[in-house]
Order: sequence, then structure tokens, then C-alpha cells
Amino acid sequence: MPLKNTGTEQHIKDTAKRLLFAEGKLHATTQEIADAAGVNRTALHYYFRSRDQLIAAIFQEAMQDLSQRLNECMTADQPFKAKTENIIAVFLRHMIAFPYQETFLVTEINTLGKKLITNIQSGPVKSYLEEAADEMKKGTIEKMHPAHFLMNLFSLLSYPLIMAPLYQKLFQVSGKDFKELVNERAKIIINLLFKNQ
Amino acid sequence: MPLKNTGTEQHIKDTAKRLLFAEGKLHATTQEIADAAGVNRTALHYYFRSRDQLIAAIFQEAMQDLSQRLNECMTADQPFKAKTENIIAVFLRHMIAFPYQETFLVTEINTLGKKLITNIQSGPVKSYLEEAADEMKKGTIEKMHPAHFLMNLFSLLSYPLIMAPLYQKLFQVSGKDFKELVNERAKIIINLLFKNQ
DNA sequence: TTTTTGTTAGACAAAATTGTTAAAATAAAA
DNA sequence: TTTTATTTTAACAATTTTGTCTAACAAAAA
Repeated sequence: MPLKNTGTEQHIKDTAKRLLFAEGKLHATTQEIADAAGVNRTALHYYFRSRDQLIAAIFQEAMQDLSQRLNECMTADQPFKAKTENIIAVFLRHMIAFPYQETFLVTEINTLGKKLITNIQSGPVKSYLEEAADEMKKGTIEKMHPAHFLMNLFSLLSYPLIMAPLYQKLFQVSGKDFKELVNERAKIIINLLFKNQ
Repeated sequence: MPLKNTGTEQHIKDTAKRLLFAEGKLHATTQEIADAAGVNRTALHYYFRSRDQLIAAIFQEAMQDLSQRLNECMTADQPFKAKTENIIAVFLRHMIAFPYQETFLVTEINTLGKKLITNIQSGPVKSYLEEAADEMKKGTIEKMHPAHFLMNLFSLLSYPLIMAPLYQKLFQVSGKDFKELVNERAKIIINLLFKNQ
């Protein structure tokens, strides 16, 4: 029973991730995914049995990746501000590569989502929130419910990238100029969240 | 040629809006919409000819509504901070009622979106951005590219509501508690965006 | 009342999409 | 080289969803 493992299975998953999470084709059909991967549509069923299971597989994989990296950041042995800068860098990089992943999560939350959300670890988040509360006492960040601090952070990180096409129109800037704006975000966000002493 | 106008057409549109933009059933079928509206599916085709045209109609109507209200806020004869507080109030109210509308825009941007985005008025936004630039000179808000200011504003407003189901899980709070958090947002956002002198 | 116009309903057709089956191709192991 | 298990393909079937057609129904106008 030697599995040949030609890499087709992973290739299909990677292609599906690109289509769905990077290019935003959230309703891509099995045919479209197969075509993009350069395989016969039946291969999708051979490896994943059904479209739903393929989707579930790539989503789980992507969430695993992301939440693991974030958890590493959050539990790292670092001062709070440096830690936050690191989270920003990691998350921004992810959002630039896969801007539609969160949107997918939200739109599919009623079907796939509910199950997958349940196994999100809230431990690392909790300890990060406690550190934030400490900082508020120290006065390095504004006093508020720690949940607000985290919502602010993720909002400022995610939303501009989710809405990129809209904002490019609204601000009448080119894709290149918008990229520059995005590159400035890390600094802007830190300045906004932390009191400059 | 007296149109009976039993209100069915608007009723179908309102139901579709509720399903898609409020409840987040972004792939609702014509059958589901018809059922929810309590009409025969044929009525949808009678009034709108096709599913696509129904969707286009409700989306255009919703965007018109929102952008008109925002434009009114942005061009109102008010000091900048009061104006911004007003934008926050209007936009928050809208996001609470129709949290999925923006998500829909993003996911459908490749099909319907592109056409509809083109007729977004950038005039009022431009003048609001100029006012923001003035405030930066005055020093009431942090100096940055004005686009960042607007992105910050909309990010802080929209994202927590888009991600509501996720955050409730992450913070382990009840729906009621989360509502309270949302009610605090307006104040939090103003505090974050404006330097407290 | 009859006619006209507008609205609703049921049955049917077409299209798009997913899923299944069986056979051919491929590559490693015996 | 033959065997064996795995991978890929083509043809077909089932399902879901959308769209059309025709007839029934309701209400205002002639």
C-alpha cells in the first residue's frame, strides 16, 4: 500500500484556497476549481468526496495556520507593545495574501462556520486581553473594556484590506498607491492604539 | 392603466433585503425569498424578471439609501467633530440593522459590484477628507494621509458588527452583553480618533 | 354585464451544478 | 514482466435552481 502521493491533493487544496480566499471567488464551482488546478473534476471527488468536504478541508487548514501563528504571537515572551507589533505584522501579511478568508468565514458561518468556530482557542486571547488590561492600568493605552482594544486592533488591520476595491474607487488611487497606504498601516495602527508618551 | 399596486413588489424587495443583508443568507434562492415573503415564486419573476435583477434592485436601493444619508452627514454645516459623531451614529445604526450588506458588496463585487461602485459619489467624501486635513493642521487629530483617517473611522465602525458572531465566541459573551459593547463603540471611536485636549 | 388590465398560481422546460460508476492509464513492487 | 494498488479520465445520472408558458383570478372601466 504505497501511496503514490503525486501532490495532486495538496495542489487542489492550494488552488481552491487561492480562488476562494485570495481572488474572492467565493461561489467557485467544482468545475472552476478543477480547471484552475488543471485536473479533471472527478479528481476533486476522488480526493474529497464532495465539494462541501473540500471546502471544509481548506477552510480548516487555513484557520489552523492563522490561529496557530496568532497564538504563537500572543503567548510569546515579549513586552506588550512589541508583541502587538508582531501580531500586526503577521496578520497584515496574512490579510494581504488572503483578503477574502474572513469574508468567507462570515458568509458561511451558518453552515460550516458554527462547527469550526467552536474549536477556536480562546486561551491565548484571554491572556493577551489580561496583558492589555495591565497596560491600561499602567496608562500606556487608553482605559476601556479589553474586548474593545482587540476589536479596534483587528478592525484597523482587516477592514481596509477587505474593502480594498471599494476604497481604491473612493479615494481614486491606483493599486500601487493603495499598496503604499497599506504599508503605512502598521505604524498608523500602533500610533492610534498606544499613547505616545 | 391603473396599477393596482398591492405593495407586493416593495414587500418582496424588503423581504429580500432582510434575508440577504440582515440575516446574512447571501445565497438565498428565489424559492426561499418567495417563501419568506409569502408569495408564489412566479411573483418574483413577474416583478423583477430574474433573480439577478431582483438582487440588483435591492442592492442599488440599499446603497442609494446609505450613501445619501452619509453624503448628507458629510456635507452638513457643522464643526468637524460633531459631523463625525453624526456619521458614526448614522452608520452604526445602519450596520446594526443590515450587518451583512457590506459583506455582500465585497463578495459580489466581481459581478454586480463593479457597475454599482462606479456611481458612488466621491465628491462629499473628498470635501470631508479636506476638512480632516484641516483638523490635522490644527492638531485636533493625528497627522496622517486623510485616507487613513477615513479608513480608521469605517474600520472601527463596521468590522466589529460584521464579525459579531465570531467575537461573541471569542470573548465568550452573550448576545446581550455584546450589544452593550456595541453601544459603547461610538464613544470609544471618538476618543480614539480625536486627541483629547 | 362585459371587457380590459393587472396580478397570481400551477405545471412544465431549461440550465447549471453536483455526484456516481466503470474503465483506462500509471507507476511501484513482486 | 507481470501483478497490484493507486490515480486519472470519460460518460452518465441525479439534483437543485432558475426561467417560461398558459390559464385562472380580481378589480376597475366601458
